[in-house]
Amino acid sequence: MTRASAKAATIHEIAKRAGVSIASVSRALNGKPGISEGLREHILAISREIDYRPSAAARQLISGKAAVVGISLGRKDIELRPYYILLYQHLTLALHRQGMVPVFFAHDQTARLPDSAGAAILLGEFPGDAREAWLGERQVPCVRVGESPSGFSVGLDERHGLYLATRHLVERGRRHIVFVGGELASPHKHLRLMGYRDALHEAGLEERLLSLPHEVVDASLTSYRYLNRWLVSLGKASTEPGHDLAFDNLPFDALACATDELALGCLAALEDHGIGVPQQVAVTGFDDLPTLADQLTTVRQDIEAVAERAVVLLGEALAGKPAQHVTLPVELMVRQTS
Amino acid sequence: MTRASAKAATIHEIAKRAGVSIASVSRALNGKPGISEGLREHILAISREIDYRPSAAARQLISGKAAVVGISLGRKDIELRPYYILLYQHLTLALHRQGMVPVFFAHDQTARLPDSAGAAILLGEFPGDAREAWLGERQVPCVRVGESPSGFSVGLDERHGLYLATRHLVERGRRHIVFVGGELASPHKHLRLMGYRDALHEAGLEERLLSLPHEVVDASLTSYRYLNRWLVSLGKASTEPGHDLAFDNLPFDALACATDELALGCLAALEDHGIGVPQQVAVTGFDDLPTLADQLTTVRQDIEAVAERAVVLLGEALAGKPAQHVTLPVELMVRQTS
DNA sequence: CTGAAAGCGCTTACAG
DNA sequence: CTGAAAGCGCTTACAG
Repeated sequence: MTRASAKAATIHEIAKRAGVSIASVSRALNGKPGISEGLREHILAISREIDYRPSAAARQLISGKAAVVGISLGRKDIELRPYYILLYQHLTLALHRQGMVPVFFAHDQTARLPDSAGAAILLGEFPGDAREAWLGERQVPCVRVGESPSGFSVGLDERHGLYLATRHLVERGRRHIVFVGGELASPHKHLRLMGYRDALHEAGLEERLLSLPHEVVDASLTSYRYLNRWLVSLGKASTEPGHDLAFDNLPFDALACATDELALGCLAALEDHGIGVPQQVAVTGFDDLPTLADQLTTVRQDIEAVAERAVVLLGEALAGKPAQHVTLPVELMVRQTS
Repeated sequence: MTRASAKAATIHEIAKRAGVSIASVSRALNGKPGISEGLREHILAISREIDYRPSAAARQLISGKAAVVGISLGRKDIELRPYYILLYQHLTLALHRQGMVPVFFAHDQTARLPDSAGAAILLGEFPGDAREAWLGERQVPCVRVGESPSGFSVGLDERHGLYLATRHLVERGRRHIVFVGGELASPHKHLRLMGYRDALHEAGLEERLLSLPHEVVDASLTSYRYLNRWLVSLGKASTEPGHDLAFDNLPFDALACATDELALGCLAALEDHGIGVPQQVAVTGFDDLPTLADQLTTVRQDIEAVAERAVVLLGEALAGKPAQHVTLPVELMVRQTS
């Protein structure tokens, strides 16, 4: 990439450099027939050289419709989460940089998508999710954010992420590490569970799950309630009547949570029971949500990179290139809760 | 609005109908000088009649840059809420219909906004919010969603909304109605509190507040914890030892919550204490969040209409018209919690 | 295979 | 105040 020139290079610039007409340049750039391979190669090389970017506006003007990308959301209860807000923001930005216009679609409006959008980014998979197949039938190029058995997709190394978090807890001397997660049926959550298991088995420790219900109004509230309930029952079972909380000998010393939101709920419950973090119990999350997770030891995913890659892949899908899956790395952020 | 025609009307269509040149149409549409008021009115009328929508592509092609609208967010802890996700979606849609491109900005990146965006929509006001003044100085037209002392803005009848909810509780025979709200410093939350007071005073009842802290990771979790704490203390104060919950004689019979999320937390706390809703305690919310508030008696705000109006106002701001504030009505939705 | 030209919808100097 | 014309960057018949 050369320096950002004052004026973006146009098709004319390429034509001039190649000594051909703009028609040929257009044909070469768009993979249209009716041009010799040699010339095409030459033109493509020049366009790469000067970092040519087509004008979305001009293309729209001709085609009569904007390069609208439908962002198809997941189920309502899932999509209303902080993580998605961040993803929206970055997708919007990344699409705009490519001259594309983002428009949101609820997942159950997928049928209306092909009318107004020429491509789609699929978010929030769920059991029985038929959007990808449906769009595929209608030849709408699309990219999925998350794991996908086929087609274009960009995902995270979820399994490795929870492995890192759990191994970190082991390294800190924790021996009774509980996995806190809901929706274990959900594919990527399941991957996180597997990462937890990887680390536990490696250390020869036994697994223990705090499994949360599937339908959830609020992840933090849910994890709070479940952990609280557990702690209350532990207190009741204690031998000291009156002083209902005997947490000197907790059956766990760490909570590896599937998301930051779950971790936040757990932290609140521990706090309300006067349990020291990380002294008595260490807590880890996943996502690294800004502001909310500032204190939390967690697995950072680069949401901006996810959005960026999704848009790049969408470009390839539109160009008819073969499908591919990209897995982005994650990073352990050690902070104050472990 | 006429039926969606196969081909969108262009400036030529208007010119033909008005019997003028496209140049005059363009001038009229863009509020440019050099055209008689009579002609301008006439052209504007026709354009309204045929529901003319300018081609963003054509405009971009000329200006060299897209009609980017910066959507400036509020503070992180506020913006990561379901309400904002819904607002984003509708704003994106509404902007797209007008050929504008949405791009998100964190509130602390407002300084970077004028470089890439020609207008802005401001979300999530907060104490010391200087964005509006800052953009005003730099002549960036903007519209605020929420109350605003000056400039363009679109808000809700918040005060009337909570008045409606509270009056409804009174009509249902409730006499000890608690207002549950956080951030009472926030302008629009304060309006909701005032609506609550209006209804209570009208009924000659005494007010009682459950005031939540300002900095909140999660609204539902926070209201849950505070209500739970209160209920536990009530139980402890009871005369029946062992059976620590004596809720036959609660000091309140209704909770008027400032948001749906707060209401959801309260419902969870009541449920965990075995308190019947609405038999023993009625609960109301505000916002009518999809899915989350399906069972809740709440005050519905039309988020789509808010987005729509914001975009219309932005158009007027761009056209240099005088600032105005629009207040949208709200509606009481009586459901199962009251 | 290659090029000259028209045209997508709009704005804006430039003439009247 | 009003209009004819050029041009934004690109695609696509239409001729060679």
